[in-house]
Amino acid sequence: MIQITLPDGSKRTYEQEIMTPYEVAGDISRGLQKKTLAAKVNDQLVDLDYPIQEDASLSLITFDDEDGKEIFRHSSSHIMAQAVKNLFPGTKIAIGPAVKDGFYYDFDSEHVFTPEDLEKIEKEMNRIVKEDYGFTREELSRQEAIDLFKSLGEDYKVELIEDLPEDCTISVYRDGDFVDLCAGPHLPSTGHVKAFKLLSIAGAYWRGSSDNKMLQRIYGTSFTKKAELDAYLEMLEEAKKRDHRKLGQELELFTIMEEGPGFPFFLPKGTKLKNLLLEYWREIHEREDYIEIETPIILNKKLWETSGHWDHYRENMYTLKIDEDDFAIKPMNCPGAMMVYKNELHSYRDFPIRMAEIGRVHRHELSGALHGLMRVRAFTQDDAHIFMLPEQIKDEIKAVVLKIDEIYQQFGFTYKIEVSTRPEESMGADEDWEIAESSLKMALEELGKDFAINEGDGAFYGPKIDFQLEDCLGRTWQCGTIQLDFQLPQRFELTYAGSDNEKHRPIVIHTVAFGSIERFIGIITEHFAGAFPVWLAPVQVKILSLSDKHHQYSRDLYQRFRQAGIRVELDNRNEKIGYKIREAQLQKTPYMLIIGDKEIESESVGLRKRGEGDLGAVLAKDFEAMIRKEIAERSM
RNA sequence: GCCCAUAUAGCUCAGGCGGUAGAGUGCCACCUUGGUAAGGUGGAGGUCGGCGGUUCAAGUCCGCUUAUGGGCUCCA
Repeated sequence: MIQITLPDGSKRTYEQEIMTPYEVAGDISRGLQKKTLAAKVNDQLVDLDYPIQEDASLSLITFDDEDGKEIFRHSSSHIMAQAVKNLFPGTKIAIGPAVKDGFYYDFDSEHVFTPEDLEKIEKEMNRIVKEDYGFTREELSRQEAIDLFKSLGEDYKVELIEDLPEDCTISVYRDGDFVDLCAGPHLPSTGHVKAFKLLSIAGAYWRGSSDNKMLQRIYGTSFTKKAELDAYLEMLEEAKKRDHRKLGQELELFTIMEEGPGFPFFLPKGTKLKNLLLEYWREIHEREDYIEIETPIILNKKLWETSGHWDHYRENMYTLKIDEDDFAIKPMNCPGAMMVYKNELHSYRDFPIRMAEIGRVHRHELSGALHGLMRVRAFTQDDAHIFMLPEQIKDEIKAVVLKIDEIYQQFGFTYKIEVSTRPEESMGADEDWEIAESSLKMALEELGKDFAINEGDGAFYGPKIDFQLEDCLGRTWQCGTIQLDFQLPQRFELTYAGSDNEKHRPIVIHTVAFGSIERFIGIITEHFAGAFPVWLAPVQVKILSLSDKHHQYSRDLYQRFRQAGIRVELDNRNEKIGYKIREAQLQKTPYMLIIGDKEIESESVGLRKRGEGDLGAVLAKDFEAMIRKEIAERSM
């Protein structure tokens, strides 16, 4: 007799000696049995035919669960690998996990896969799905597993097995004539994978290391229903329309030319946007008691040796010679800020000193890493360095976290926080790193902020808190960051006079809120799909006249709004009103003012609002008051 | 930097087997003076990313190169 406890706490008892999750599902309902993909027995993920031999808790996994999706996609990747091996004999398979929204498999093949191959592979996958092969699990000893994959010529699998921990159960899954090393669980059979699509081919290093061979990775996604797949593909298409590179061109924000790879040109409207962001930023930072400085773009190599950049960051720096001396274009603003600090003597009474800089930095990013405004080789950091006493660390960090939070909330962003710890290539004493890492974590904990730990991903001079924002496709980008630094104060021999009249070493944190203004513009462009809130819109109002008779009044209005500080454009072209509206609409202009006889007569404007359409006539003075209020409040 | 793909008018794209380029849109001119997402006619615009090669002849085939896209690696 077996007693099964379900997630809702209800219990079911069975006479049999052995029950499988599949049988239990069927006992609950036929529908559930059909939907169930795998199960969790006593919190362990298992196949549906897993033999339950004693009382246990059981939860049934469907595609609606994250685990279910992962199992489904993982099985999909097996089917893809099977299809590839059938079509391209001799192909070696590496790894094929489920990822967010899909799966991939890495292959080592003489044959170079083309987009046309994807269709062939899909066809073969369809055949495998139709055959409805069962996935069967088999547990092997280490030696058996190695022998098996050696005999199949699967060198990568052999390498994986050899690296598995001693006490690990080694299992393989078979479906049809295909066998793969796999912990499982899997779908009961290939027939479940009703809807899938192969999306792209990419290179990927074996084990993610650029020292290893580059394999061919095929990405795909799969769903239980065709309609879900179609909806997903549709969503991808929609996301592409929000891509900041596309919108940046359509809205004339910026452009990147062959003459400047990674060095964006900001067009008039993009420059306006950038300046508006900085205006907002300065307002916040002045309120928070920051002072602002500006340090040189080019500084002597000696400074970079002092800062450690010459040793730790050289490959990312652009260097040049001036007369006989070596110089470097700054990749970071911190050394400049250190020099400003050293320009005068400081007392503990001065602290904290919050020193900000809108600094343009240049970094040699790998050509393949460039991506619109998101990853460039020249960008503007909204940098700040805070000099303080050890006992001020936590409060300062908390204040900075709250400041960044305030700024992100202004844009309606949700974000993720990561704490990155000491990387391999780094400088400084272990105990400094420990103190630094724990102060960051404690500050976040005291604020009740959730965060993930990113082991070994810190900067070479200290650990950091990173704020991650998402783009239109859900890819995350680091924007804000708070980095503790015990190194630079030492290297630059920063001091202050303490209450004991002795010299002491200050603590420094580096922090940015936008991170890179360029990247931030990319993020907000995608976030708002180009429809910026009024306070940020490069053009807030467009005046559209109906005909010649209305030009003079339109011009008067234009002048009036301009003088009121409203960003307004006038369209007195010889075109029909529908045409002018369409164009302003495509430019995502927040407000259009239609001007005809009616409006002139009543000193009003024919108001048309983005997203809402025609709102009828409004007195010009009322509209002006309304939009001025909206701008002043930075309404979303 | 690595793998794959792509590169034709300001923009979006056509150009089976090689025979010195086409559409829509935008731009300019004229007609039209029109009330909430594209009025009509005409015109100007192209070293087909760059360099080299094959050929009587290259946008088209080959090699190299630059940039872009998707990834890997790396990072704001």
